[in-house]
Amino acid sequence: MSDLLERLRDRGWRLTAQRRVVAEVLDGDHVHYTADEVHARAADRLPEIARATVYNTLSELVAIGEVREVSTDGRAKRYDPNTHHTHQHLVCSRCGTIRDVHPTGDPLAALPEAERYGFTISDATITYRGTCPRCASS
Amino acid sequence: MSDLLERLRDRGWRLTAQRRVVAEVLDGDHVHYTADEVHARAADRLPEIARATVYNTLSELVAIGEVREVSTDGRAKRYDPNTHHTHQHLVCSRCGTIRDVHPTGDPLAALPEAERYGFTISDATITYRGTCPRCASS
DNA sequence: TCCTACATTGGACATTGTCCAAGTCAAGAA
DNA sequence: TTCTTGACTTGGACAATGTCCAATGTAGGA
Repeated sequence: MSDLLERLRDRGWRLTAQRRVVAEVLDGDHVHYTADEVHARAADRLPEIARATVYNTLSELVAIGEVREVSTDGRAKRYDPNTHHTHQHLVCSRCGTIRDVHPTGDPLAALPEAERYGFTISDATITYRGTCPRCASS
Repeated sequence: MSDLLERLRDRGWRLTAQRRVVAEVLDGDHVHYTADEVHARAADRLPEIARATVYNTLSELVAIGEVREVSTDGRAKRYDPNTHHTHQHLVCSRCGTIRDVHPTGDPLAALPEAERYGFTISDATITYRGTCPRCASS
């Protein structure tokens, strides 16, 4: 994740303790925290960090493409730092668990020109929904 | 949409003026209102209808599969009454406009067994994002 | 070391959604 | 038709998530 910090520096960002901590929390694959979860984990290391700062930093990371926003349930948005390998999500309808998955093919290619209505399409996301093994057995 | 009212009656539902009005608002294709929009339109015909009633009715319609919930932006959920013809959504990132689209192929088939992690998958939704012609030219 | 533009803070506010006790009414029974 | 009753609606309080802003703090260049 020091890569990220460097990329931020390259963009002229000031490297504050708060931004560093948020970046550290988001380090790793298969991370899909809500803003509040990011805040709680950041506060473990930097207790006085403000909620607004976490929201600001997350928005900035999304704006520059380092993190993706994922809305799986209409509740809190989740933040997905794994933007380097394209992937889709598999969500348990019961407990909300999220897994990264890699379907074959390109969903963009599946949309005929006649179905594009003049849009310039930049992105296609697939959300698979179902029941995870744990929820299924309880 | 009188079909819907009949189906509701068949399920033993009481047909109140409120439910009737909500069903009427949701009549038609390419309807993707938020709960508040449904409430506003319902209130045009039945001014004293309560927000809670609209939320209740929408939840019930979703529960029996007559309406789908769509979370395109992490803001308010939208309600999509077109559940008879499976379709996906194309969303303008700028203005939020939604169009129904029909990609080819079955996204479920694109997810290999090894990528299912023991989940029982019931559904796959695709969201295409881009810029609509109107927003592109302004 | 000092400046200053940018970042952070904390609290008020906005939006969306949920809950509940009290009142109302649809629809079957008589 | 009228009565009865349990399901439905109401309105307002509350919860969860997110945004905004004026005051304060500070990273990094001069």
